Amino acid sequence: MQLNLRQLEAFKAVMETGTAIHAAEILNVSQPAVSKLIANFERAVGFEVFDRAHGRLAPTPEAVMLYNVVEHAFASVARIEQSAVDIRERRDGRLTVGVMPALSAGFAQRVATAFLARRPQVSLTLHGRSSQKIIESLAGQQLDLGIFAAGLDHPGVSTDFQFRVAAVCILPRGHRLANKAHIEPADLEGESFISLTMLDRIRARVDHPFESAGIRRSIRIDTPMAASACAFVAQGAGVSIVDPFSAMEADDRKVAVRPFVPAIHFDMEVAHPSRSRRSQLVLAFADALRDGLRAYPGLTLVESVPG
DNA sequence: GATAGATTTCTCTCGTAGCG
DNA sequence: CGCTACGAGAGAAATCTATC
Repeated sequence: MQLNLRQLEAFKAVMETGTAIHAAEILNVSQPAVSKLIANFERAVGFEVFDRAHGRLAPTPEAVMLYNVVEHAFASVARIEQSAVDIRERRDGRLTVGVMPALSAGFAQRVATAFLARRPQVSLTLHGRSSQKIIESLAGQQLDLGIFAAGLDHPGVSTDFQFRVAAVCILPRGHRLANKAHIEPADLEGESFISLTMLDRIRARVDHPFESAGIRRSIRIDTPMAASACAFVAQGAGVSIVDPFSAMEADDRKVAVRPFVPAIHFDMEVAHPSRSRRSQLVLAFADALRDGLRAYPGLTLVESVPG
C-alpha cells in the first residue's frame, strides 16, 4: 500500500477533530471511508497511528510526531495553491528584462516601478545593455524581454512590437537657439557639437542632414552614450542630437530640448526569446511597456504584433 | 439504546495492456 | 487510434462489535 494525499487528509482530519465521524464530515465522505483510509495509511507507514481504546481513536506518540510533518506538508500544498492563483492572476514570478542604455536611465524604471507596485510578489532584474548584447541574451534565453534598436534580426528572437521615436536637439539653457521652436541643420553651423561615437548606425543618420546641406559643425567631443552627451551639454560644452528618452532624463535646469527638423527617426523593438513560451507575467510587462510608450510624447508605435 | 468504529460487499472510476 | 478487458483504488451501504 502506497502513501497518498487522501490518506494524509484523513489522518490530519482525525487528528484535528478527534473522531472518524467528524473527520468524515470535513472530507465529505462516509465514516467507513475514513476508517478505511486510516487503515490504509497505517499499512503505508508501517505502524499504528491510533489506539482503538474504548471504541475511540486515540493518537499514538508516533502519530503526534508524524502530524507535525503532515501539517508542514499541507502548509506547503496551501502555498502551492496560493502560488498557482498568483501566477494565474499574474501577481507572482520573476522577470529579467534587458533595455538599451537610452531607456535604462529613467523610462524603463518608471514602467517597472508602476508594474511592480501592482504586483508585490513579482521581482524584476533590469539590465542596461547594448542592442547587440540584448539580442544575444534573448537568443540565449537569459532575458524574458528586451528593448533594443530595430533592424538587428536574429532567428532566436521574436518581435512583440516596434516603435519609432524622433531624435531631439539638446542645448545648454540660455543658448542663443534655446528658444527656437525647432532646430534645423543650418542653425548649428559652426556650433560646438557633441557627437556619439560608438553607435555608428545612429551617428551616420545624425550626420547625414548636415553633410547633405554642407553644414560644418565643430565636433570636439565624442562620447559613446547619449546620457554622457546630455551631461556634456548640461556643462555648456556644446549641443547635441540624441534620442528623446535620454533627453528627457537630462537636467532640465541646465538643458533645453528642442525638436530637430528634418526628423531623424530611431526605430526600436520589444522582443522575447522565440524558443520559449511567454508567461502571463511577460505578456503583462510587454503590455505595460506598450502603454508606457503610448503615453510618451512624440513617439509612434509603428507595428504591434498581437499576443 | 446511542454512538463510534470495523468489516464486508458492491459499484464506479481510472489507468493500463492487449488487440484489431 | 479506438475499443475492450482487467485490476486497483475509492467510496457507499449494510451490518457487526464495543463502549458508555
